[in-house]
Amino acid sequence: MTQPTSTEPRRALTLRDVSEASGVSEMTVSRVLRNRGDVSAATRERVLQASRALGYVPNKIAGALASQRVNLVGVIIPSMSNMVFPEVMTGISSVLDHTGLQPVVGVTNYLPDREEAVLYEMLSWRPSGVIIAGLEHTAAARAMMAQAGIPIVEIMDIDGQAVDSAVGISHRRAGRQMAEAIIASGYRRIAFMGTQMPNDFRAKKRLEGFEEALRRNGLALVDREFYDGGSALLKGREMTAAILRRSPDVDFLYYSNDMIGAGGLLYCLDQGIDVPGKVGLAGFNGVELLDGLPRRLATMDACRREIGQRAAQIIAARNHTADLGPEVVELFPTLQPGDTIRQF
Amino acid sequence: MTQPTSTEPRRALTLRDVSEASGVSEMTVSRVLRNRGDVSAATRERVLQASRALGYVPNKIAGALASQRVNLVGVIIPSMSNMVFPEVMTGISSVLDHTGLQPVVGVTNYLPDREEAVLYEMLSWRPSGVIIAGLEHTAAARAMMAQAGIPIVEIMDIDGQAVDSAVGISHRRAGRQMAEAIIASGYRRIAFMGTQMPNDFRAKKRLEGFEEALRRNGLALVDREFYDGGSALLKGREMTAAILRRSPDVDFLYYSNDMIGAGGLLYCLDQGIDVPGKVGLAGFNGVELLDGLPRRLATMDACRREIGQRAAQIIAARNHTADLGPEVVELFPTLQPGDTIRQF
DNA sequence: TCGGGTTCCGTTAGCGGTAACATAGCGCGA
DNA sequence: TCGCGCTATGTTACCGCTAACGGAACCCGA
Repeated sequence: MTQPTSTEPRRALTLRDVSEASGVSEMTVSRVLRNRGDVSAATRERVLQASRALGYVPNKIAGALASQRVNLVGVIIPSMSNMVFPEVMTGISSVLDHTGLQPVVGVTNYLPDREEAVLYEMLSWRPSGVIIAGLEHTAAARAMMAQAGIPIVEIMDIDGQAVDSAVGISHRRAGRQMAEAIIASGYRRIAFMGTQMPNDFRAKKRLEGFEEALRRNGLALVDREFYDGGSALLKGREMTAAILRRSPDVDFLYYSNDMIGAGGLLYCLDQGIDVPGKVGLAGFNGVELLDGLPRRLATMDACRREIGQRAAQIIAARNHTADLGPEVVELFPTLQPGDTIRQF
Repeated sequence: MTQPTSTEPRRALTLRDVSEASGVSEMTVSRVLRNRGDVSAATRERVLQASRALGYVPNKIAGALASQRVNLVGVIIPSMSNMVFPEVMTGISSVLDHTGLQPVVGVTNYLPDREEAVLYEMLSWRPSGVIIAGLEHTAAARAMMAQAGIPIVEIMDIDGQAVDSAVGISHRRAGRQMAEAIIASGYRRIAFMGTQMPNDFRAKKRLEGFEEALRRNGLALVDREFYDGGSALLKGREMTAAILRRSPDVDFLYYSNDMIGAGGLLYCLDQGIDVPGKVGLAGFNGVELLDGLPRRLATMDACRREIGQRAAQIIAARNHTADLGPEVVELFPTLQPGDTIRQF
């Protein structure tokens, strides 16, 4: 009661401080601050006032330990700097916001060992669930997830075996689908550009599906080019220049993501190449960011936002109703032809 | 000792399980797992083996409560979907990785109330420090930070009063500097485009500085346009079209960020407008992402990565050496003229 | 007037670790 | 041989909060 806000507190505030300031037991304060159990309106008001006056912030560490409940959901993703995962996060947050659960993000930079470390770190906080990108993990990571006793949702991809639940698209099918659309539009001499990253399994699966569909139509990639780091837009430009120089007869450029596709598109337009007449282009991801390009790049929406939402819903539901089982949700991306594939 | 990995554990593992499995006390197990205190090599090995075999993951909740130490650093930022904060995060991580500290991110969407809520949530986990974007906060948020008893670093901006430490640039000065460069290049009829967001104080300060410099040179903005959400590239394109239609005599377009600037640039090139001869353009942020554009947009690097690094260094240092005081670090952005301002 | 149900609040016993201190065993010089 | 100091390990007492239970005060109908 003595000018609590005037001087910097030498000791962290606890429930006891609030309880003494308001003349009730710690338990009652705890009840008020959590809105749980019966407390008279008068007492409640007195406690809240004292709590606010002191500037008390409850210690969730202690609370979580005592109640064995942690309102955290671990989200483990490879990267934050491309456009895809922020949108997944948006989907996750939009659902979790209504549930009292809170996402905590860990980034792996596409490194399996780093993923394992991040997962270990996350699990050591005993979260209510984990959302993790991809189906490929180290054996140890897999074991940890299986043992954790909490809902685990692997997202983005469903071409493989999930530890528990999964929400995603089939990248292999997405690659096939794009190849078929390209072939159907009459293109025959097709080149591919993408990341070098050995651990981007989803990009790899798309390429596999793509090549498989080519094979089935008696075709094969005419040329290919890989990159690794740097500005994606610039790399797309450079790789496209390299391909067109090396294989001047290509009539289609398939990019593993929209960003390098955009770089390629800008390059082609700069060079006065007839798009999509002489050369067609397509990317992957459907990033809204690129809507302002001179032409809309053909792409495939990867359902990023919905993936986040569905994953969060699974965690929330299982957190609420303990005896729900694993669930695998397949989403279906839609092909957006844009302006860079010939239409008949 | 009975086939621990075979069946799903019905109860979460604790130190006691490991201690029983390895025949030593819980304390010794704790020492082994934290690499602290003297433990004989033989015991250490036995404990590690048991721990691994069981798949034990320490409970940091309990550990943190007992040791009063939490290796978490709260990072509170307005958004994750533009290019600026991921790069700040990279800077933060690059420093924190060496310190045993771990960043935990909270996103506010430029909403002060949300920021307050996120801050409260973070502080309730008793982190070792907080890095928060901007100097403008609700009174309650400010009070919480002042009371928290942990190092707080406000980043991005130094035009204002910091609660504790701060690392950033002067956005007002950055705006002035850009205006002066534009005027020095002979442009006189200048228009501005930017976000509507009332809570993007940094963009607002840049504009203030910009207009102040114009005034000092006997000039004023000829036109202005604001947007709100949507694809930045597209919005840049649309706003630019609107401005050029409404005010055909403008000779310079100043954008509050590079993304809309890029949209404007693409529009101008589409229209065959002579850039930078007839119309000059400039943005803000220096996003590497855009390196692949047909022309390099004039911009100013906001030192994002270094801001993250310096902020993390302050937290780490204060965490290590308790009696260090507040610190305000001003960084100086460099103007990159690119290809969209006339050079003499 | 009294028993039984509410309402409101307090007491007790942990949650799973760790700090701090206690202690057993051992090597070694005097 | 004794005792000192070291190393390796165990014991005890919390950290700050909450689940579970207990009980006083009050209300109300019979």
